[in-house]
Amino acid sequence: MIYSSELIKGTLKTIVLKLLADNNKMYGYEITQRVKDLTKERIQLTEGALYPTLHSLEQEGLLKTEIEYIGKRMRKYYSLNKAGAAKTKERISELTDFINTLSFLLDLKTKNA
Amino acid sequence: MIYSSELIKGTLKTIVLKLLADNNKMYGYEITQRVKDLTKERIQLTEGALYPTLHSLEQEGLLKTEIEYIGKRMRKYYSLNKAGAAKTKERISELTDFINTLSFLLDLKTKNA
DNA sequence: TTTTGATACCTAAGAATGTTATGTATATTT
DNA sequence: AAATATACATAACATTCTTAGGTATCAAAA
Repeated sequence: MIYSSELIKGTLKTIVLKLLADNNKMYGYEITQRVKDLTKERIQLTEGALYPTLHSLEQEGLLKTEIEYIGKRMRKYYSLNKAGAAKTKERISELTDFINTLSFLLDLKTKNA
Repeated sequence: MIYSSELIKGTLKTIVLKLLADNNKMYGYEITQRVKDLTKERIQLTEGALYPTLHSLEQEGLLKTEIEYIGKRMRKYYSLNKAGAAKTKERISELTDFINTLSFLLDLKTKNA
């Protein structure tokens, strides 16, 4: 099952931040593969969504970047700076709370009639 | 805490369908209040989001409506039809699965360095 | 009795955030 | 040699919210 795309909306930034918190540094393509692996291909990040998201997080001042070359091929590594680490905690806690609320709503028992 | 608005995206339809599954019929304003109550005001549905969503679900052929008057004030009740009940099951199961995947991602332990 | 707040519907402009499509280039596998 | 994987990026478009505005009834407070 691949989730319908609306579900990813709103959670992408938090997922990316969490991965960066767990790994010193990651590059874009690596993130797409890692998410695919971790979720058994249920979540497939598109590059059209991921790269703008990374740029946006960078512009928010949460990430720092280093460019590396593997042969002639570029890699742009991203890592959390201090503000990014703090923001990541916030977002994870908010998303966790939201998930709990959602779970509660979905688990409510029918009180039909 | 009120969740930042991106989080609601993609889950609103499922929340509405679930409420309709649990209650024979509900009207729009009632849904906003019910969600506010159930989530201790953490999720506040805006009317600008809810009404178009209800219209969209209706156009997808998932809902039936009845109009009732309380004095001179209109109420438009929505309820699931057969297709709606089936779709609701699908969506709840997808969202539940997605929530599990997300929880897994968020619970991953740091493997820094 | 007038005003405020709650109830109850609705739409439209704008923002945010995805998808899909496309472009460029290198490296590896078949 | 061709296809697939790696690796970056942007742009047109779609979806789905928020914010703001509109209309109207009813109840409670000033």
